[in-house]
Amino acid sequence: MDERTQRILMVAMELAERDGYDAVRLRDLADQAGVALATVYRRFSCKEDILAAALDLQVAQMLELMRDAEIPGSNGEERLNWFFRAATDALAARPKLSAAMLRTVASGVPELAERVTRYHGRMIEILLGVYRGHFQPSEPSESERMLAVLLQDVWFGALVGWTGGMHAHEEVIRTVDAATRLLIAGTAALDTAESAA
Amino acid sequence: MDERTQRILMVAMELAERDGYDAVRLRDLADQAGVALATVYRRFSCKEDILAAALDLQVAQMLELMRDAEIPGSNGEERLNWFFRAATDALAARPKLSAAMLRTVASGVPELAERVTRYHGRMIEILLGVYRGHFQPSEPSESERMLAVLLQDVWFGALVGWTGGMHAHEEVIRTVDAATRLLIAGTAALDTAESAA
DNA sequence: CACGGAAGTGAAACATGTTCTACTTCCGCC
DNA sequence: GGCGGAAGTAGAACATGTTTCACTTCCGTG
Repeated sequence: MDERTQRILMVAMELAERDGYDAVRLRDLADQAGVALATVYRRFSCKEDILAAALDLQVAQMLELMRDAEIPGSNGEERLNWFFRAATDALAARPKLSAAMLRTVASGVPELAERVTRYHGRMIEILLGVYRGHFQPSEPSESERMLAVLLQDVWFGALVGWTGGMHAHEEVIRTVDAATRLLIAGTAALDTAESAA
Repeated sequence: MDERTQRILMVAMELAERDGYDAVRLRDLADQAGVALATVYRRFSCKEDILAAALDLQVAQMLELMRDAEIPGSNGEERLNWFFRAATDALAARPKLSAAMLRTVASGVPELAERVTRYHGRMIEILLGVYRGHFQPSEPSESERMLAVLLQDVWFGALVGWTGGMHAHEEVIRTVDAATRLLIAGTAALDTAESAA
């Protein structure tokens, strides 16, 4: 990634972290990144594109982190609980940046589709890896993939409730943990029923 | 609700439905609603507040609809499947309006917290009613409430993926149906295990 | 009825995302 | 070393959300 692009992203994240989405004023951003406003627009299609790129970056880093991490927990459920707590705490440590990035994902701006899809794909990859306890490339089963997709949606929904002031970030963790427990139990129950049939 | 307020909301929904969030230009909105711009700002704190109010309205109407509806299905899972298909199709029929309202929910604007909370509460009420097959007031069990909360989050997450261009609206229905099946099975499995213990 | 305050109005002003223009700088290639 | 085009720049211009202002209209109350 381009040196200037990187500076732009870093400054955008600092501004968002300090004072939120509105504080990412593109003139300030350009100034502090030491580039012209037009240069920002050469790299990114719009303001939200910048935040989406920041999210992509964060998730890519998280994926790398998880690949190397020794994930505690003796089964998928414990590992997922650990992951969601760690990841949610990390987001809660920079609430305004998190809110800005989440808001961007939900903006529905067509130009962002590619980045959002990439972010989503990486999240699924992370969740699958955490659940299975390793990141070796091997096709996940249909139920594993569904588990990851559903957990990602629950997490996202709960996080939006948090950024929207509906509940504390602890509630996000409780919600996702409940989902993890129920979905895993449900998958087991249905798999058993199916193989018995 | 005030006559003017109602006109403002109606026009906002028409504009959003026709051309999306950006097309809800407040000057146009005020003109077409036959009020001054300042009047719009007397009723609503900002643009997103208007869309949030529209969502509130829609969900309140949906709740009334469901109270009166004869919901098909012989158990909670079938009724939820029916509901999610109907509701998702209804949203998909006005994709730009739906996208505008979802985006608003995720915007994290503090002024919207109250409306978002009300929207969320009503959604939970709807889901509980559909699941139980009636809307008689009686305290839901803890697992019923959790089921509703999780399904609401899954649905929301999947809808955001749809408005973001990540997948077709059929995929939303498939995802929520899978969640319904797994969560109900999981709840049953864990309840059984617990009462056996 | 007259009054006083709340609500409404039209218009201007301001902030910020986005686009455009004219000019400059940089870089790979002959 | 000189050329040509891509990238960068400063700054103006434009669109639209938001605020403000001075004025008017409306309505309930004494």
